[in-house]
Amino acid sequence: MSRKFILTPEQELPVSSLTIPYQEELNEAQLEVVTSGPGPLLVVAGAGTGKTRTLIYRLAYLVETGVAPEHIVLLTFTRRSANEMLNRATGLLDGRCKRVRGGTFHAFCLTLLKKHASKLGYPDNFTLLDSSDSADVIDVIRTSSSVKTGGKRFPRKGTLQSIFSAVRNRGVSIASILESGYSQFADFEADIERLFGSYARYKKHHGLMDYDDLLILTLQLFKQEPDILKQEASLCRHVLVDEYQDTNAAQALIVKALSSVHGNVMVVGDDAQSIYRFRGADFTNILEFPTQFAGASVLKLEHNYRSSQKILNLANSLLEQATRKHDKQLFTLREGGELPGLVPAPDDRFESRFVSQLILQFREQGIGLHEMAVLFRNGHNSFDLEMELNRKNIPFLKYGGLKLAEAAHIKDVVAYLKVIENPRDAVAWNRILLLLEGVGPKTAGKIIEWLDGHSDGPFEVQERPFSGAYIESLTALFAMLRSVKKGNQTPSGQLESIIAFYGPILQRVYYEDYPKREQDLEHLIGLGTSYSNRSSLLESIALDPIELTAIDTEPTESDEPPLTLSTIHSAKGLEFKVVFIIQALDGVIPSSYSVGDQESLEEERRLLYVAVTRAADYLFLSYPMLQFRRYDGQYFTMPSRFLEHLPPEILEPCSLVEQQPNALNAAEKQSLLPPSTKQ
DNA sequence: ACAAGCAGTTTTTTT
DNA sequence: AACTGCTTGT
Repeated sequence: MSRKFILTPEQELPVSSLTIPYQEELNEAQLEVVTSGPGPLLVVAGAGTGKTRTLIYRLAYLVETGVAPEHIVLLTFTRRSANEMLNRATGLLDGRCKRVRGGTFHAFCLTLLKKHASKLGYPDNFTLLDSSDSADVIDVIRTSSSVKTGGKRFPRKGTLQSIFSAVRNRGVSIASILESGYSQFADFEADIERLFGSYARYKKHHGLMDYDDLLILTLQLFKQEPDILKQEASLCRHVLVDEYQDTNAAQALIVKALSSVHGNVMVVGDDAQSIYRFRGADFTNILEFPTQFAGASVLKLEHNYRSSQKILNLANSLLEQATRKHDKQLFTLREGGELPGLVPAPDDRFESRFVSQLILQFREQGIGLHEMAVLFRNGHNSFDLEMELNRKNIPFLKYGGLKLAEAAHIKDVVAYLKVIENPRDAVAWNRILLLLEGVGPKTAGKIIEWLDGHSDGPFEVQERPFSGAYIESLTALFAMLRSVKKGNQTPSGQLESIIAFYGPILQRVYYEDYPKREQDLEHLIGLGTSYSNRSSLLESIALDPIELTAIDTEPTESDEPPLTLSTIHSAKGLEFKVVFIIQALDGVIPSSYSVGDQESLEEERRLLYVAVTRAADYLFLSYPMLQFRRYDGQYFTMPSRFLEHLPPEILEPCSLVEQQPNALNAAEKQSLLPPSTKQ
């Protein structure tokens, strides 16, 4: 190691001259975090303890005490939360906070890789694969390399993608992943290994990166080019990481690398809220932080400001059942409050009516819709409720679940943009070629192979060594791509040209419901206007589909801030006065996929813990007692096993009673009874 | 030989 | 609603 000279801050400010009264606005533990000195620091912060608030004050404090904002890096879980934090810090201090570098690990790495792609043998215009794109790549490779299945079931493309991703995120062998989660495919280990290699080569050859590459190639870049590491790490005088319990092995190494020059790293997290194990997150990162970063201090935030004691009691009881005990008990000074309720409903429809009716009642009492949320395990768990909310004209915004960016028609349009950006992007080519009439997988493959030899200007080449019904549409496609590439259009303009070409295809392929999809495409054009060039639009679509997630079912008529509907995963870090957790069924939470594996089951428990701790004042867990299944009709359900054996003084059993119709006035009837007769 | 259409099965969570 | 496997049609 070379000698280190430690520079004193550029401007020394006495704490008394700071503009924010930190002592008044923070509790003792929070203040200690905010004003802590240099070096590594782990903050273990339970749910609702003001973790975000503390981070924001820390940011402001650093800026205020003279750290250049562009030398601070704030790594968060979503870009949404980074923006929100920077905005709040700006409100607290001033515009300087806006210059803090912030975002997700993936976005941060992408910026870095765009600068240095050539060092890794990648072209500057490489394009990104989301997980379904990468599954498509794997599918193409699998078919072309003709794996002999020997009659047995070979893993599907999506399964292969998960296996590959797990291998790379956790830094373990294929054999051990197969052993731990996919033992039925153990026979194919050699084949899978071979595909894994082909997949990596294919991506490099075609200028493609998947999500995992963003992290792993960044690490590779650092390893291969120590000067770049030094240069980048020098610019990271303070590294702040939120939700550290949900980082994976690669991300932990990136944190280590970025802080390797200055050593100022502060990570915040809660091992009890780790819910991304399926994605390779490893909460031992948080437990081992003090070992990984020598001389780290550890501070705890345990005072909960969010929830009533009764809600915390339920949260604490959930954790008490956990096999791995957590050494924290949340406490609050807030007294009173209502017991969380467990509400069995006869069926889905009753559950929806119950939730929507209570939402209206709370609104009557003066609680705004935006202070309430309905949470659920799976994106589709809210379908019935969504219909009911529409019927009752309750505006809502849904997070999580199906994203617009994942819808087939959006992916189609984006694929045109991708081939214009990166003509070697074979998956995108494959997608748009298959849309031509008369072109199937084989022909698409041939055309792509031909294109490969003309990668300099595939839209220019005049020869067309193909014949067939598709030749005309292929020519038209090339002409369109050529004109968009040449034309000096804005991203929105490019989208419009593409959509003009795609319109007839859309109507042919989705003849049943194309009007709805056309609306989505209009929406996409609108989104394009906020980007200055094609490549940033593409990056945003791949990395930050948040803006696209809000699928407004109906244009909201009122200006009332809407109710939140969210998967539990997407509700991380948020809080609401009133929370409903619907479909609290065994098989849903915990998911039936998790029951075979103790670790997964524990993660499901933490998931419920996260959901419960979103609530400040009122909490209801409901479930339908009877459900329909496609083939075996109605069947009886079981409530979540995590809620069993909880005493009534922790979780109060409630019941739904149908009021006699004649006791109601007309308006109430309207709100209680579904307009149509029951099935 | 390949594309297209149909029927039956299967849907977690996300950067 | 999308994916797989099968059958039919060009």
